[in-house]
This record gives sequence, C-alpha cells and structure tokens, in this order.
Amino acid sequence: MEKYYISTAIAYASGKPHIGNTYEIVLADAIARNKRLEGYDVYLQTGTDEHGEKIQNKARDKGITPQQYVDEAAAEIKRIWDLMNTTYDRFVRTTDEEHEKIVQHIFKKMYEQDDIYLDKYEGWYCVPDESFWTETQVVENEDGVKVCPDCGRPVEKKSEESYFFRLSKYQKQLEDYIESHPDFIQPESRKNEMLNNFIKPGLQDLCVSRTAFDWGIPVDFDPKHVVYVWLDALTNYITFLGYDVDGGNENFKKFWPADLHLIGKDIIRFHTIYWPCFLFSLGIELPKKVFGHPWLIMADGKMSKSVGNVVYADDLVDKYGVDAVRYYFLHEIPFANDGVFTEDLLVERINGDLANILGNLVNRTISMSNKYFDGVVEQTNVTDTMDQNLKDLVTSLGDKVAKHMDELKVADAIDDVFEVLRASNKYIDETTPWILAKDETKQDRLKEVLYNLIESIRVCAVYLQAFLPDTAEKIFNQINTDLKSYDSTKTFGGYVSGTKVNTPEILFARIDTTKDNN
RNA sequence: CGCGGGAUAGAGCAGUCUGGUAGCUCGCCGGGCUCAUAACCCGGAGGUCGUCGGUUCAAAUCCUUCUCCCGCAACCA
Repeated sequence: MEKYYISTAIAYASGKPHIGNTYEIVLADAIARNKRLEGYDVYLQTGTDEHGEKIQNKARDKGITPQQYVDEAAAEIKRIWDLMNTTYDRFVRTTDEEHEKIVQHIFKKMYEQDDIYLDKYEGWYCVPDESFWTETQVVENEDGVKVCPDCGRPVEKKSEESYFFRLSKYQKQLEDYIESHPDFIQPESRKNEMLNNFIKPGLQDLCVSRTAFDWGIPVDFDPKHVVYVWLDALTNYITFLGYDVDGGNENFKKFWPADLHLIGKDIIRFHTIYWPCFLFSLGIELPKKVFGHPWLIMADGKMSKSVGNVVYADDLVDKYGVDAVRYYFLHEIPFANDGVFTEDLLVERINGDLANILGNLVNRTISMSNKYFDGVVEQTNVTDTMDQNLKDLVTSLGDKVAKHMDELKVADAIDDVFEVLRASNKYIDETTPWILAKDETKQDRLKEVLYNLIESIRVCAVYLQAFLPDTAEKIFNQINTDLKSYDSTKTFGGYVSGTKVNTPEILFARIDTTKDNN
C-alpha cells in the first residue's frame, strides 16, 4: 500500500488557538481522510511547538513553570483538534525527550561538519522588556531614536554570542531545486516571492541558538546556549518519524519524504528556505510539496486579541455543530486568497447549503420511500430519458473530486458533491413522484425514481466522508447501508435493491435569522 | 521604478494561458409544485468585465498608460 505523509505546522503553545489555527488541522484532516479513502497508508502528524522566550515569560507571569504552562496549552490545543473531529495519527510536542535528544544530535552533526559555527548576533535590546529586536523590527520615533516596537522605549545595541547555520552555503543548491521542482511550493505565486525576495539576492546565515533565555533544548557541547526555534521546530517532521543522525529507523524510511507540509502562508519562508537547507545539510530528501494555505480573516481584518475580534472554534461548535464549522472552513477558503469569516455567512451556509440542499434532499427522499413503499427501496429498471443526466453526474463525481483534491482545491471538491445534490433535487421535480404515486400503473417507475435518488444520496455521502464525517455517517444510517467505499461508486447501482431505509432525521436544522441577531 | 497578486451584476467568485454569444452561488422580483426543514424547481431584472490607448474581422481575454487594493520585503512561532 502506498504511503502518504501529511503534516500541519506545529502550533505555538502560548495560548488557546483561534479559528485561524484550527482551520489548518481541519484542512489537513480532510486531505488525510480523502487519501485514506483512496486507499493510501496515511500518516497525519500535528502537534505543538513548546519552547521559546515568549512561553518562558508567560509562565513566569502566571507563576508556574514553563513545563506546566505548555502542558496546559498543549492539552487545550489537543482538545480543540479532537472537538473538530480530526483524525491525526500523532500529536507531537517539542518538549518530548526523544525529540530533544535527536535535535541535539542534529545540532552536533551540523556543527561537526562546519554547517554551524559560533559568531556574534547583533541586535537591539530593550532593557525594561528584556527583549531582543532585529534591525527591521525596531521603529524610529519622531526624534529619530530607535525604540522598542512593543513598549516604545529606547533600545540599545547589543550583541550576543550565537551559533549560526550556513544558509549561504546551500543557496545555489536550493535555487536549483526550486526551479527544477515547480510543484514544490504551492501556490505558485509564493515560489516567485521566495526566489526573488530572498534566495536570489543571497541568503544570510541563520541564528540557531540563544543565550538570553533557557527554555529550550540545550546545546549539549555548550550548555549556556539553547537551540533557537527553527532547528527545534522544523525538525519535528523527521524526529517523530524515527529519524536520527545515523540514518533513522524503518518507520522513517517508510514515510519520509513527506508528501505534503501544510502550513500557513506566513511561515512559507521557513519551510521553503530554512527547512530545505537543513535537510541538504543532513543529506536527506526534501518534502515533495509545501502548501502555504491562505488565511481565515475577519470582516474587519486580521484576527487579533487587541482588536477584540478573535473567534474560537469551540464556541462555534457549541452553537452550530462540528460539521457546520468544518463545512465553513473547508468551503469558504479559496485555494489562493484569504477567506472572510462572519457568523452571518456561517449561518447563510448552514441554511442555504447544509439544511436546504443537503438535509432537505435526504429528508424528503427518505420520507417518500417510507410513505409510498414502507421504506423498501427497489430497483425496477423502469427507466426514462431524464434518468441519464443524473446517473452521468453521479458516476463522474468520483473523478471530479479526485482531481480537485489532487490539486488541494478542497472547496471545489465540495462543490462537486453539491452539484450532484442540486441535480438530485431537480430530478425530484422532473419526475414528480407524488403524481406517480397516485397512478397504480406507475408504481414500478416510482420505485426506480426513489432508488435512483437514494443511490445518488449514497454516493454523495461517500464523498462527504472526508469533509463532513459525522453527517456522512448519519446519512448511511438513515438509508441503511454500509457501502461507503470509493470503489462502490464506480458504477451506478451499488445500493442494494430491496433495502429498507430508516426514519428520516433532520441533519441540519435551519437557523432562524429573523430573531437571532446575537 | 524592490518582488508578486488582484480590480468581472448588490455581495462573494469563475472565465484570461489556448481571443469569437459574459457564467456560478447568495440576495432581489415573478411563477410552478406540495414529497420535504416557509424547504425544492423554473423564469426575470441587474455588468460600457478599474482606466487611457493600441493590435485584430472580433478583446474580460493579447500589448501599452494610469489609478486603487492586498501580500512579501530575513531570524517574529
């Protein structure tokens, strides 16, 4: 069985994740579920990034140890991932002992082969804040004095002993790789951004250790240093797989290279420049694809605590249900542009798509089967020309979904399913079952019509499994089938003739918008 | 001239590579139907495709001018 390794970025364990962070794991889950249904041996890895000065400070402010702090934060993040019904295979944490040990090995190996060297890191220091800023981060006030971007007080120049990674050494190799692997960076516009802005002008060596704080992985041969962020965070993709500097175990050999790193567009640079160069240094293959997905933004701009427009996934799930929220995330964010989130739009999608198009179709079809034939759905082969259009749509759905998912166009794949659902609603109007029901001689035709509808619904549910897993399961239950595989949709007519459906239940209740203004 | 993306009906988008009746979803107006969650189906109104000019028999699509919007601009997770 062919493997498929997909990862999300690890979430920084500094607080509760908002819907922007949550979007990523849901997207990864949909891709992973689809791949499993396609027959791949899928490994989905997600987790938390738990080191760094920010966490150390937050823990201190709270009067607890950093470890206690990240234990809580990681538990909260995991709780929300679970709440979103995401099927990750492993939730990793960078405070894991094994990970820390391997990162030390990697650091040492790079040092020994002279890819890491000791030098001085120059920056601006804000004494009262005890924080380091780079040349581009500090701002100048009206008097032309450089001040701390956080508190506005003057900063002073300071240098700190640091280890550096020789990014410059791998510049040419990286440039060649990116140009000879056009699919490596997705969407493609990001590729040009990286090449033109960073790689071609020349790569600066990267600071990979710090001495100003100690909540991190110690450099074992120089313990006053801790490994600084990217060498610690990015390596999670291989350390938890079983990599070590001796080459790694069977599991690593099976799953590496990753098929897809799913990340936010804000960290594309780190994944397409730093990470490949680290891997060059270690002499192992690069991931096949890095997709920098767009963001879920608020109507009034980027989500931030100071603006007070932060929305959390668990509040939405409590109010609207997990599949409604999943649907919104997966359907409303385009492939390359940011998607806007408003609660009104969420309600509109629930009512317009999930309740009206999908829920109502399932409900009315099952109701008719129960009303006219006591729930028994039979194929009689009394066909009509109008059947063919529906059948063609149903049998071509699998290919359409596969193509769109292959391009990571998840929203378009969902639209493919809804196209069939819309056509099914139309088919009911064209065939007018309620009129057939009144004619004794048309009973077999009516059976055939209802069979076609139930089969269409079944096929749609098969493809909805990746996106709305609970809903798909409810549909299978209501139509009383366990034919859920992609293979079962290759030809029209998989649903077993003579099956008795169950009683219909509302899948998504309409939300009354006239009085619910919050 | 830093790099890149974008501007198409009230809203959100597709179409631009490979010129040839401007399309989808929502909203609005009208009609149909009654199996169904005031749901479903059909029809209609609404666009000089950001701007100036050019190429062409023909431009949303190719070339050019300008305007506006948005990312990125290196150690922030």
